Amino acid sequence: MKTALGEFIKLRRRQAGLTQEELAYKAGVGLRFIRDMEQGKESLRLDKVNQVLGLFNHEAGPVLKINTGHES
Amino acid sequence: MKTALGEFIKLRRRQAGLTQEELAYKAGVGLRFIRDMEQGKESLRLDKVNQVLGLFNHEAGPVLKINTGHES
DNA sequence: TTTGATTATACCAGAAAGGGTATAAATTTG
DNA sequence: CAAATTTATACCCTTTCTGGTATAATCAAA
Repeated sequence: MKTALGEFIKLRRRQAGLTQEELAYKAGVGLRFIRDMEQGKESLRLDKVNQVLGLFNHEAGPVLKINTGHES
Repeated sequence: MKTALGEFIKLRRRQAGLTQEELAYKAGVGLRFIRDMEQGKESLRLDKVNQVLGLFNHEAGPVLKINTGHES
């Protein structure tokens, strides 16, 4: 699966020139967590997600859903 | 603690005239989860959070952190 | 205040996430 | 292509979240 949060982190991490391992260390989470997150795992824990987002001055918040429009 | 997600849900739920129990049922999560979320629990599971936000056409996404400015 | 409804807190059991490690696959570099 | 780095997948163990139930506290209405 592909999630907004996962894509966001993958992009920002690369822009920062970090490996998953380095990001994990900086964020204080396990390497496996970064992997799961970037790959779009849905059932992550919110506090861990926020630990990672915090490195980029972001946090998880409510955003309007895009019209996932099964375009005709 | 107070979180953006918790406050958002509490507000929207009340605007919709729903009890925590009704919201829990509609979202397909336990009542305890709604309580925890509205009270700002940090370590919720993201998929459950999204189940709830989905009822209001929202989802958890990366948002810029407000300058939590320890105002001088 | 009294009653009824809603919300908060505590305990238990089951399920699953997170971390670590090992290995495989993929990507990059020379 | 070969070597090295980075990323992906699988297994085990510990931790803890979630849901359910019960009870207390809070709030609203009469």
